[in-house]
Amino acid sequence: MLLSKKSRSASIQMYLVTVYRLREQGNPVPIPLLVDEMGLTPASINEMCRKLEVEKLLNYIPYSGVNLTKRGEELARDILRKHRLWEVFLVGKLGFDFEEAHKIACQLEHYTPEDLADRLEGFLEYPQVNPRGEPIPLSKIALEQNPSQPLLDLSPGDKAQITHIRGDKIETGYLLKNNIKPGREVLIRAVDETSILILNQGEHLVLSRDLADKVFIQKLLE
Amino acid sequence: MLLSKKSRSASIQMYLVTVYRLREQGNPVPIPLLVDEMGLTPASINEMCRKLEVEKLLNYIPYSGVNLTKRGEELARDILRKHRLWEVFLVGKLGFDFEEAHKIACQLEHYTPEDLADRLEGFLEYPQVNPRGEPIPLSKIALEQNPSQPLLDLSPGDKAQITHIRGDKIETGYLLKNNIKPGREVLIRAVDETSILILNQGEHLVLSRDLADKVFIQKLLE
DNA sequence: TGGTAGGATTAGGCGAGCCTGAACATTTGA
DNA sequence: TCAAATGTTCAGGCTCGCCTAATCCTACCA
Repeated sequence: MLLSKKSRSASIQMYLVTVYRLREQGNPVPIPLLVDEMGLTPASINEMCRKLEVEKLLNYIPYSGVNLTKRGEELARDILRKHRLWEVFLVGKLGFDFEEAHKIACQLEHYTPEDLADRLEGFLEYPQVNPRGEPIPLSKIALEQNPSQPLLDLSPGDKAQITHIRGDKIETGYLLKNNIKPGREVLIRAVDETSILILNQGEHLVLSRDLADKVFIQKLLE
Repeated sequence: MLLSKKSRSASIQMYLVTVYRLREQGNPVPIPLLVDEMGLTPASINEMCRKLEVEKLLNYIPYSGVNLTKRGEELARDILRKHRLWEVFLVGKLGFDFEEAHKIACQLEHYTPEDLADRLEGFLEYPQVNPRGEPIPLSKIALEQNPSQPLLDLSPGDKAQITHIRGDKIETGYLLKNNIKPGREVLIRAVDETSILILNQGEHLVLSRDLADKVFIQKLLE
């Protein structure tokens, strides 16, 4: 088999996507948080996280938590994309309520090959968000054409959509409070040596360069 | 948990639906046939079939093969229904070719709750057959309203659709050769003490009462 | 009718993913 | 600063579904 083409077990996928979701509220994601979220014992979570570290999908820092590696993030984004596409289908076409749809999507996402996700996306007419308004990650191909980068890289006048946040709990909390979260579209107004001025949902906000470096976006073509 | 409500593992479901399919070419289904079909070792198949016998989903007759019990048949029909509904969706709505659709459906079928199957069926406007023309089994509820019965039970003038055959290899082979197979619609022309005359796809056929007792149908409302 | 080919079964083992219980390490706040 | 609280890890065990290798059994045909 060539070049790590295996898509991993449903269980591994669950771990990755859970970390992917939870990191939006602080990086790294503490093991106890995973314990709560996944309903497993600390021993089990620990074991699996160690394993995922060996497989270079996670970095594990004891007493601190886990971070996704580049590969882990790619895989997780992939699953999340499938998950949210199914949610759109289940709610939009079959009339499920969101809670049920979410539960079903949790299963289907693990058995959805790439080409199915792609065709489903087309069938649904390329939705941007799931029924709850959460953004649907781009496919691998789309992402290559339009990669994620730090907000800091932009210039005044640029428009971008936030994809994810990489800060620690404090930073992330602050950004969340100011409505900086995945899916939001922002406009860059000004950049200087210490800070960056952006327009987010009609409100201006000044971010330090430090902070702006932890907000990842995709440039929107004007 | 009340009254055996668990839907069993994907693996068990695979066994049941495989037997369900294979029995159309002869009952009981020999273990070596399952070995070929499922790509597992005789030891594994044997082990699992014993287990399924304990769970009252199969009857196992050594050197002969396995039969589905009533409960096993219900479960298998259920899965097959989901499988074929997915095939209709994947081919009809997403444009997959049948082979790919079949492979994907093999996975999805195991993670499809009842209500999803029901809604999918509605969304697809109650298809009768999959893209290859094989009949889609009725849902449990529909089946209760219109149960399966032996062809022998019918009277002249009745119209019915064949659901399955219960004969041994010879009987099944004979019936297949005469175009008696699941999905076909037949009209009963006459019944006497020794035989039954039916019209099947424009051709008349006489079956002994013996044989007619092994052909199971659903009455079609005139 | 008895030998043999092939089917059935047993014994032992493996990996994945989870568990409990106990021991151990670190962080934190009084 | 040090002890309690909290987090981590180890050891051992379990189920599931599969495997190989060896052995046992039956059906069938020459």
